[in-house]
Amino acid sequence: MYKSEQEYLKNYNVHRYDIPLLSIDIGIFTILNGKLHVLLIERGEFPYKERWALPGGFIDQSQDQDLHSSALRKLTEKTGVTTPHLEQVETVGNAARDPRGWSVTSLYMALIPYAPTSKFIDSVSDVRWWPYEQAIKLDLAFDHLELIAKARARLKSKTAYTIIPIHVLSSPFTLTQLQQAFEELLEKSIEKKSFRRRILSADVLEEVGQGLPAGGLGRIAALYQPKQGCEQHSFVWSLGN
Amino acid sequence: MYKSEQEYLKNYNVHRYDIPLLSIDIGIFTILNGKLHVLLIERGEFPYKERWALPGGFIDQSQDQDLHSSALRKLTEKTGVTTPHLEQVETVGNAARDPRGWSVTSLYMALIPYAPTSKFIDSVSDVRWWPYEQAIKLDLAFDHLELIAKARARLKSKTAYTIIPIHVLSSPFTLTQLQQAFEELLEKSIEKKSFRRRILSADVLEEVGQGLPAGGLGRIAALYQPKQGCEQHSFVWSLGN
DNA sequence: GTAATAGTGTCTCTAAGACACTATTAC
DNA sequence: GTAATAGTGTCTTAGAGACACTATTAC
Repeated sequence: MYKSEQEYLKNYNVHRYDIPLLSIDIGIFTILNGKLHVLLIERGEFPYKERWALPGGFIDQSQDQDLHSSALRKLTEKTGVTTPHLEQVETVGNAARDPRGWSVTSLYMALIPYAPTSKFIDSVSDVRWWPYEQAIKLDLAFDHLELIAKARARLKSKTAYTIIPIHVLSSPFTLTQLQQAFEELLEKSIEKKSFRRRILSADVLEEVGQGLPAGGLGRIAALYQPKQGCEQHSFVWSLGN
Repeated sequence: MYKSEQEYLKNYNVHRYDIPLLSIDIGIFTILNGKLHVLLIERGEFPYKERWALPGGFIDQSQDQDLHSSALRKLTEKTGVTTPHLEQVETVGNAARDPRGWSVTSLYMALIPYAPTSKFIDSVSDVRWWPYEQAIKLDLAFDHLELIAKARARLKSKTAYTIIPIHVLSSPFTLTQLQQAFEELLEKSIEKKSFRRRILSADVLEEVGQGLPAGGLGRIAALYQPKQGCEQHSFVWSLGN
């Protein structure tokens, strides 16, 4: 039909094909008062107007270089946070998940510390942090209940062999705070000595002084911040059986 | 603008938006003569006509229920295999990967035993198994070199804590054959006793008789097949540091 | 017998699990 | 002193790593 790639491309028109809708959704998690929270927005538009949903939307081909930057842009718009932990979880596509037709969404998971977002988010009317256990009881838009559960599952499984929970804390933090974050994300308690041995011998933290524990009572604790490159660390043993 | 969801959906037209192209690509792997092989097709159409590429293509909204079945359909069309190990690796999207414009592909990885495919594939002219090391030296279409490497990396990392290499063997097999598959996928040799202890105590195989080892020389070996549900098994320790 | 492959015995080493213990702070 | 929290000592246990050993087959 066409003689060359140039000729083919000149005559190519994407709208000739039946293309599924492609969106991005992000499960943004933090820990607040020791409990896992997830950021949801109240939809202002159809479909599922006025229902709670994961932040997300469509790719802007002129603004977004790639899928990851598109997810990062949406995250920053909602939280003001620019350097979070952000990873792709799974891409879900089927005929049933959107009333507008066959649709595909690329699900991302982000972890951010609560502190820097609180003022930013309070100033945006349709966005709020929900405790995870409450969030999954809301009647969420689309298949977002399923998506939120997939992101939660990824978070739990990576907690077992990485130091991912580090990203929900703001530096510096104590080992006890870090352990509590691990326990909340793992849904399991961890023996203190084992936890300290594991984290300290992984050499992923650096001590940056001392401070009173949260609550102001008890012995002064060592404060830590993540070392450069700690993100790459992967343990040989998984936690929690 | 619209009063109800019904009204909104009636007036909705997907072609009003700038939608990126969405495709599916599959890295299909097996082991042949002890070496990892990957299935490639020679493209018959623009763009990248006559270049080697991963099998893949567009979603058929009328045939495919969801992304996974779309990937399974393409895999079956090329190999004749209907029950492989098939998993999503990552979805890659950016402005540069396809000359037709912003495009997104959902990358899958499949593992199949060589045996049942050999005749089927020999009868299809544009498809062949390439040794992995040779495949990555071909001048592949699109960003398929990158995709193939991502699928390979997933394969390697899952070999360290699952029994995924089981899927490149046809049952029954000996423990030695299984160990060789693990070693090839891990790119590392494993100590025999450790390997046997690990696999046997995981209780994922059942013995189904005895047979001569491949080569016909040496002591008769126990033959095994995977137990139902073995797919779910996850080791607490990872292999290979 | 030899060559080849299957399979075992057993010691060492690493890191988790349990749990009692000591240390430091505010009051 | 007590309450509260930080941090340690040390024994046990699971499973990897090393490596020499025995067992079974064809010839």
